[in-house]
Amino acid sequence: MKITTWNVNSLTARLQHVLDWTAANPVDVLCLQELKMTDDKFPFEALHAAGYEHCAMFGQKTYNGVAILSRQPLRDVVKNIVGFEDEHSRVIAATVDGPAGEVRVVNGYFVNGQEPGSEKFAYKMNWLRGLNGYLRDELGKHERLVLLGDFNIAPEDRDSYDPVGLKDTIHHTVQEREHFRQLIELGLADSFRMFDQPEKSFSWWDYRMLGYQKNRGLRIDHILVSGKLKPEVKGCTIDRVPRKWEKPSDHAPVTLEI
DNA sequence: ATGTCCCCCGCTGGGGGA
Repeated sequence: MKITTWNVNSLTARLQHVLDWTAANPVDVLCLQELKMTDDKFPFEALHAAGYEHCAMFGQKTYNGVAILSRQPLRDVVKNIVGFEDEHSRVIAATVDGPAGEVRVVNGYFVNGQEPGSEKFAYKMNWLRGLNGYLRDELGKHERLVLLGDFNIAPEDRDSYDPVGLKDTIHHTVQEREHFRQLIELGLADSFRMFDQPEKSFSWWDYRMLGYQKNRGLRIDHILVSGKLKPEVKGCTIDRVPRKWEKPSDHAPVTLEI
């Protein structure tokens, strides 16, 4: 069973890339972030035709927006962080059946946070606190759980192209990394780091300054798995191919195999 | 400071967010 996370930076702008990528990589579940569209604009028909007959989305105008696309039915869809008031559409969860049992999928577009000390950074910290409490509850209800998405956190120095120059800047702060660690402490494992990976493996590259060509990137898109799922994990890989396509998303898809 | 891309508003360019 394959589950992918991909921040598409507008599903309107990236629909053809999603269709092309899934045609070559027919994953079972595709979790998207930054749809930047309202629910009424969601391209259900094209995605159904691509094999994703079951789609749950949580959109909003212009910003944010998340969706779970699945070949198998989705159950118990929950939008947003339960217990945290949020005007943004950033989290959607659903349960899907897999060969070894059902999996709870929690798909998040984590707050960017702009810069430490800003109001947006304070919102990021509160949001992360809310998410942690929500995940604690979800893990109590679902022992086979995946938390994935655009975390907007580079958890360790090796997840950044310039950990010295970017020390204490957004994505790299001690506070953000502490929140990531607290998610791990809930019993989640960073599936990407369960395996040997090439050095300088990143999932996001700035559009500017030839970021991708120079591999000036960050690993900020993650797939965490619960303790129960951990022994089942067969792999976790970042696919850089679509980042080379014309008018790409700035993020690459990351895929978990269980 | 800037680069780039995407959205909106609403009009051919500016502003916000990342």
